Amino acid sequence: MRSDRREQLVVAAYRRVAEAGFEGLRLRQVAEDVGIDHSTLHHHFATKQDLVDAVAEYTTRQFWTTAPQGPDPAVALREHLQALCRLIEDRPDLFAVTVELDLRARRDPAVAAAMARHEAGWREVLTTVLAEGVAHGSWSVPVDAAAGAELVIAAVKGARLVPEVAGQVFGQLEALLIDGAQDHAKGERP
Amino acid sequence: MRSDRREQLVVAAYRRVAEAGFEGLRLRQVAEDVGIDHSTLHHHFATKQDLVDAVAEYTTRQFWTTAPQGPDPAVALREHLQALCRLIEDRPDLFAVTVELDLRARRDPAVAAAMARHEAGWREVLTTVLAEGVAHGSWSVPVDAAAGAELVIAAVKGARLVPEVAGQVFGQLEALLIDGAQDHAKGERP
Amino acid sequence: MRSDRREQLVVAAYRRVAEAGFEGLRLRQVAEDVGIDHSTLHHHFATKQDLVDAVAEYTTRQFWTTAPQGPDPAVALREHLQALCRLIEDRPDLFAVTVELDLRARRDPAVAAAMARHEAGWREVLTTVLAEGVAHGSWSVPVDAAAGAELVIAAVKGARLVPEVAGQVFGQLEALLIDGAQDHAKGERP
Amino acid sequence: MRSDRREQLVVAAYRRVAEAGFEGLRLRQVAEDVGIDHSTLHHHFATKQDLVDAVAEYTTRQFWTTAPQGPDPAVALREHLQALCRLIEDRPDLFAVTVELDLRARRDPAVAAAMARHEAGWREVLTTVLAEGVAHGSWSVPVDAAAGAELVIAAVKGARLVPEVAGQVFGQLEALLIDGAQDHAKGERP
DNA sequence: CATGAATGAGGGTTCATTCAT
DNA sequence: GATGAATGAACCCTCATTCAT
Repeated sequence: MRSDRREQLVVAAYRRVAEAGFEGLRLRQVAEDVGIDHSTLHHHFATKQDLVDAVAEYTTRQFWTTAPQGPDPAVALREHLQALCRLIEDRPDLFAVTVELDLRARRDPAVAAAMARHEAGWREVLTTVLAEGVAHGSWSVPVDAAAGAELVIAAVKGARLVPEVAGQVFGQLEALLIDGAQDHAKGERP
Repeated sequence: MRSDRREQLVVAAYRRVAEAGFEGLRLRQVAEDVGIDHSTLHHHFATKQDLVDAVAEYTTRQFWTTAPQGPDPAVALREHLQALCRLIEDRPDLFAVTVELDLRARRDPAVAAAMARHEAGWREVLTTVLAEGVAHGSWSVPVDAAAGAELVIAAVKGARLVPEVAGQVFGQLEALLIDGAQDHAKGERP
Repeated sequence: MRSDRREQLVVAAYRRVAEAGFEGLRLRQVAEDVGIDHSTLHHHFATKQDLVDAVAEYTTRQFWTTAPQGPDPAVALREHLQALCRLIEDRPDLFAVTVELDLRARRDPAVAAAMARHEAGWREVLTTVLAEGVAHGSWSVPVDAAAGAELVIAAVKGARLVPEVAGQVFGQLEALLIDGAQDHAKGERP
Repeated sequence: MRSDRREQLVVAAYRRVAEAGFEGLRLRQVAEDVGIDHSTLHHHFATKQDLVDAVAEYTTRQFWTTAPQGPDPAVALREHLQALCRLIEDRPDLFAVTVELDLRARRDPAVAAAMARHEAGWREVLTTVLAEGVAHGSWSVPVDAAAGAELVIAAVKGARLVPEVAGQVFGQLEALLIDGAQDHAKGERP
């Protein structure tokens, strides 16, 4: 399986990025992690950029499971947010690499494209759910589907930098969007 | 003006980081931007780390103007968010560097300390305003001061990655937190 | 011959040390002497220290031929001293490098270990021969085997600094140790 | 006293050489040790070489106390050797620097001249004493004044590399030269 | 005398990449 | 496909020295 080696290399690179960032990504180490000579790596990935692109693709592919679904928009959104929150807490590496990818995307068109593709799907899903909620009157406050989607995306991107506060962030977001009307008394005393 | 050169170097480094990130920060270029030999740079900053630290300090210092104030928490928060939004749109470089600093902070204790110091002040201000709003019943929905502060911080950190959507993100955030009760029809603030 | 390059590099480094000392050892020059790029040198020796260690090993290895032997301790010692004397005169480079190594050993544990290993063998051989001579009554004067070995070692280390006087030094040493009884008139061995 | 500063600088440099060798001699550190700016050092010593020369001169000057004297050559030589031995043990720094100077003298004509001057005086004194001993029949074994002087010098130069064995070396040297005839039974059993 | 800014040559080391085997 | 030798550009940093103040 020659494509097996490629996969191994991508995973090894992914792990190195999770630990040391793209700034700390060294082809020699990746090759060593897999157990091959660093020259051999170039048989699978002609250039470092190719490997980075593969890492971007590999990373975004792992998010294809968290699409919100279900008849009730409020429930669907809540479950989506909670799934994201769990993912942030369970797989910090995944979000660590995503942060790195977002940063690299600024100067790397190929990565930018991969991230844009990934984000477009997510954005569409979010917009749809929010729009459905607007139609059903599911939200406790005025919501613009597009702006709401951007807010959720921004909150996720910000929260992943500090996984420890992800729970608070998502909890507050849910409270604002969904729980607002039903339960406005829960506000704490500082 | 003996510390003039230091300042020049910090600003030059700041600009390079804004353009190419810390990964692309080259002392030779910084020195050249200022018009001195690259070895002279070491006369002002013994090590690259020292320059990076100075950039972190210089960058965070520029935020010391956006503290929300005023008797009405809702007004104060709104103005704070709008000021941030304007800052993101007017000075994308500032937030570009902040993103880089947040990333670098992961492996650079000195930068981490500088960012933590900076963020602690901001978090405290936000928490105070939100708590006052809770006490005055300013918010249209249930708000936990601490969690709300984290949400705002996360949203800002996410929004700064894509300055173009900052308006939407902040508009929706305001709508959720402040305008909710008064105006449940259309909550977008362009 | 894959280790051929390593050997070439060590020899080139050895020559540079003989000429300019470790203080004047430049990796770029060594690489150039061999005809390769200076970065290629790091393919064979990861660090300068590794090359220096190899030089120490290479240098001390060249002494493995001068062990005194023979049934008569006096003859054996005389031949050993004369062999050393010839070596000093014929191969001043070898002793020049040894001087450098002794100096470097003061602050370089790896070189210190290599030199200690080398010297231990030499010291043992000398002590043995001198002790045998004591047992056989070969010496014309009172000799302590251990102290005598140290004296010979010290004299060699001192003489190698000025190869021109090595003949005088070794001649006088032989005269004192061996010829004393037989010939008390004129003890010079040119 | 402006020549006071010069002296301070020379002493500081001497100490640095004793610790780190000429290879580790840094003008900045020397200046810092004295408490002046490193640029100011150049007002006292135009170039590093000038400072090195001064260190050579300062170092050799400290040996002007150990000239052997007295009517009896055997006593005079013994006292001279014992004084040297004590000096090696009491002031290892002095001999550490001398080793460095001898090494540097190989490529530094100025230092070479200073050392030659110093050594010439010492050699003359030794030769005289040994020649007197020959005339008086003081030595237990055949001695050539010139060669004997070279042997003593070589032994001292070798012994100073390892101050711990200086006692053994000088003891054996005395035994060979002076005590030989009187006491040949003292030979130990190994 | 003293300082600080500036210089420039050079130091060892890193790393993605290429090529012959 | 795999290897090891080789490359070259670039990196941060050091240090003696000079010069204006």
